[in-house]
Amino acid sequence: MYSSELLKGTLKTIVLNLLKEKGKMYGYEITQNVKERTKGKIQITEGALYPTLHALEKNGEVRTETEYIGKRVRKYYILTDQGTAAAAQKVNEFSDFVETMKFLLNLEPTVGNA
Amino acid sequence: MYSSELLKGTLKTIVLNLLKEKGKMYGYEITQNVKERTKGKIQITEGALYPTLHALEKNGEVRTETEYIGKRVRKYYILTDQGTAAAAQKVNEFSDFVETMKFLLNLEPTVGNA
DNA sequence: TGGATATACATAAGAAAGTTATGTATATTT
DNA sequence: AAATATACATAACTTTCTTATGTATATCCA
Repeated sequence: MYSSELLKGTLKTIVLNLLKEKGKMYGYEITQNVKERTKGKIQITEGALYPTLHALEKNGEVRTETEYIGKRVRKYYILTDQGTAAAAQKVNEFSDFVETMKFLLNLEPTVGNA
Repeated sequence: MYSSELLKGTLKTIVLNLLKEKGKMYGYEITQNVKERTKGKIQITEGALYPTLHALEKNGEVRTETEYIGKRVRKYYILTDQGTAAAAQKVNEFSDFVETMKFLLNLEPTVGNA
């Protein structure tokens, strides 16, 4: 697990990108998927995720579809066109930020690095 | 300028690593150096930097040396041994986090996660 | 069969780590 | 001499998490 400070600001990026990849997902599924794919290194808490999803919906970046599994509700989130654009923008911004940080921290791969 | 959320959690990493590289630096110098080297993409505000420096000192990761330039004070920050270790640890954690994120966001051609 | 665990949603209180605003003082540039 | 730059510092506020709590259904397994 990373000192969770690092995660701040990347949650929307992660969520938007996952939705872009999977088409539609529900909240709990997102937490599990991220946990599995990162081998537990990144764990999205529900206290962080649900408010974020609601904010994305309010902002028009996702829309929802409700399904019932037996009596239990499941709320799927789907990217809008605006959300698709936001996903791409967020990922680009993250990549750019990482490049800048790597340069600043002298982490750029050096040729013939010792 | 990045949406500043991304920066959260990386400030200590940046500061410790700069000190490791330069030997000693004072606050204002850090803000200017980062601004120049990132071409303005990362701007450390004084409201964020000074409390961080004070916290690092309180935590024994840096010590200070005060100098006078004319009548104006200049407070240099120098890594302690503990701070040197912390710098390395922080950079490793950041690298690891970035690799995990790249994998999660499909930004890596191949996985290869050790 | 019932207790633990998992699935699935939601919100509220509190903490962390920034931004923005403000303050003080000296030094340099125009 | 006015504006800008250097150099420190702190306080109020905001954003974005964590932790805690709550509700309800479903499944595992001893």
